[in-house]
Amino acid sequence: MTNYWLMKAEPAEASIDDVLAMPNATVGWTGVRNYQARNFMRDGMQLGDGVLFYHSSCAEPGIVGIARVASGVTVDPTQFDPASTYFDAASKPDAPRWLLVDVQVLHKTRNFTLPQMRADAALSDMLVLKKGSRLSITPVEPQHWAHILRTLGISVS
DNA sequence: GCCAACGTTGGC
DNA sequence: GCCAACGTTGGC
Repeated sequence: MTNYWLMKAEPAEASIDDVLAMPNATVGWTGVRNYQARNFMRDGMQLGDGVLFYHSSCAEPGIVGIARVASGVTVDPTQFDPASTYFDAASKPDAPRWLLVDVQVLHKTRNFTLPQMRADAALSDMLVLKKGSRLSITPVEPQHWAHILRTLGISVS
């Protein structure tokens, strides 16, 4: 059973172009520091799940690409790195708090911007568009996934 | 930079 | 366990 997700990245930190420049267009999704988002990765994600790659905290927030979950969950090493902005002194190596998955970009798309998403009646009940939604990872309904791919003219087998 | 909304912390 | 204070997210 394939599931679908929307994952937010800050382009100043890891844009879709940055990921495309990496080997296999794959990045370890470091820095998730919210338990709900972590639990989605741990309990919900499976290898091969579909991912909407979203740019946040930038001039034009929106969906900029289609990706896939390219690994199972593993420990996020940045939590143990004092030099990292994601360092968590309270997390112990024998009981790691924070996890990551690898994400592989499959298609860069035009920017399906946040205002365009909000204007699209078919997406009106998407979790990420709910008032006050701040989660960096949200599940996406199959019909929303299909509608977005159709809108972007993408077919993913 | 503002601020609404939400999450986390910690005193009690 | 409650909840006030504080911190963070993220659009604008």
